[in-house]
Amino acid sequence: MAYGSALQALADPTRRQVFERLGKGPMSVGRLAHGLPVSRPAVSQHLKVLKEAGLVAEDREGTRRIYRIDPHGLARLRAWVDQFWETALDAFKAQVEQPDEQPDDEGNSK
Amino acid sequence: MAYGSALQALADPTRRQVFERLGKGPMSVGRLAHGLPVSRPAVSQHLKVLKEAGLVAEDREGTRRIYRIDPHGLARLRAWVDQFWETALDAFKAQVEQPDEQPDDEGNSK
DNA sequence: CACTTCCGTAAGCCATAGCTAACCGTAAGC
DNA sequence: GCTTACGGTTAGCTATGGCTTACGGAAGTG
Repeated sequence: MAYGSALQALADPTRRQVFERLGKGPMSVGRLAHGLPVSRPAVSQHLKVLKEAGLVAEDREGTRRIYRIDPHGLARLRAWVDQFWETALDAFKAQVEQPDEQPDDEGNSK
Repeated sequence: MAYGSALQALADPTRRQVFERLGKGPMSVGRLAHGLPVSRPAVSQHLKVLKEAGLVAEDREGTRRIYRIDPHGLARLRAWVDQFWETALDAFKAQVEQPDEQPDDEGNSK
């Protein structure tokens, strides 16, 4: 259920901005906060959520922490999406070919 | 900003269950609700959100509506994730090769 | 034409999540 | 040693969002 926390983390617009900002390269917390519409503590909180979801990682450099995107969480999210992508696309193609056919699952339960 | 609504839609656990349930094949609202821990109107509300995010589509069949996964929203989400995936993976590989190198972005602003 | 089934919508309630302000620890500089 | 920069944590407020109950409308059935 790791993809759940990733989806939840990326759902918030501000937090997604933090993440997208890191997509352009690693950055310190202060630099990250500067240019975002929220206070620095808020950015820290967002980073915590993103870190727990495996979406970012930190490197300490003196007194500052350099955050970067962590491929691990991204990989899990990608795998989850792909799983639906394949089957959905298959179903879509099948429906285009046979617009009025139900495979086998027709009939009311109860 | 279409991927935003998709991420927001899939963030909620119950709504994600609805979506995942549709991953196994199209289903009516009643069937969908039966087996989920919430009431049928709640499922309807979730389906509305998913539909507005382009993640599901409906086919009317008499008085019942058959919902299925819509590839469109999924495609947009996939594209967004992949965009980060590529650059993050590149950066990751680069860091493994040169663990203590900063490309060019070092120096304090302000 | 009742009557039933299926489902979307509205109103209202309550828990959660994001924000700010204040505080504290840690590392560097003098 | 003191002081400053950096950033994580807490407390408390408010808004958002998901849930249920109640209602209404549309399509099949007799």
